[in-house]
Amino acid sequence: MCTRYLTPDQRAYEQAISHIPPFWKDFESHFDVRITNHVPVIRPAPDGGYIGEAMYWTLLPPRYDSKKAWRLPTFNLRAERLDESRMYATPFRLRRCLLPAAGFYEWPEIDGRKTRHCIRPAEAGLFFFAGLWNPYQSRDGSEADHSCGLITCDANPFMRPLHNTGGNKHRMPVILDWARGNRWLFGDTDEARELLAPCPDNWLMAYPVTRNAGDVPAQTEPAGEPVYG
DNA sequence: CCAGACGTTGTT
DNA sequence: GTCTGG
DNA sequence: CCAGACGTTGTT
DNA sequence: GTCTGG
Repeated sequence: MCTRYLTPDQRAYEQAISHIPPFWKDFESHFDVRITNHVPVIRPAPDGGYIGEAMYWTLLPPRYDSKKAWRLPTFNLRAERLDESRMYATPFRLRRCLLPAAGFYEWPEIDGRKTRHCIRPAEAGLFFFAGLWNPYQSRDGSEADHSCGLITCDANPFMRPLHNTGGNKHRMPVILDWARGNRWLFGDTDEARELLAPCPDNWLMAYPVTRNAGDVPAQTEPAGEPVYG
């Protein structure tokens, strides 16, 4: 499902978040990020504020041979396994984060044809994927980084027809607004767990996009009528 | 006790 | 980092 | 013995 | 169709 998405532009950050970490200004707006790229992430600072920084998108164990050697697809993290998985349990308790996004893609099959759609916030300029992060160091010490993944849950009614293919259809990212995002970051584990649900349909809109690969503006440009949740 | 694992999605 | 299996 | 899986990529 | 795990 979610293997690439759009990061918000500066204006979307400014409208959604009153105090913007200086970091945002260094991050290219509306960049089409993919798994194994570095993506913008918000996490709590020790003083109670926020840290914004780039993290490697694919959650890694804190120690592993190398990033390249890690083959498991831990860029998406199933919400149902957060407590039970030995890889997720500790980050879920201690290292929750937010991945700001302006949209993501699905390739629904409509009338027998796969048509790429861009899914975006219906009203706000951005939303936040609920995520987990880990510190990371390669075994030989040559790589040091933070890694992260975003959490997935069952699709809401709006997303179901938009993610209707593959062995893992009918899933979607856990999408939060800024208020819920703060509870995700700063609440206790029980409060955080309650947020792991499909977002309301009316938070989302979608439209078909052209398949002009490599051309980011064209990919985000509507090529058909929008649909609102 | 040490060694090895640690997991999800879908492509134009 | 932490858990599991041997 | 039956039920379920059967697999790989990640830079367009 | 064949293998694996339970």
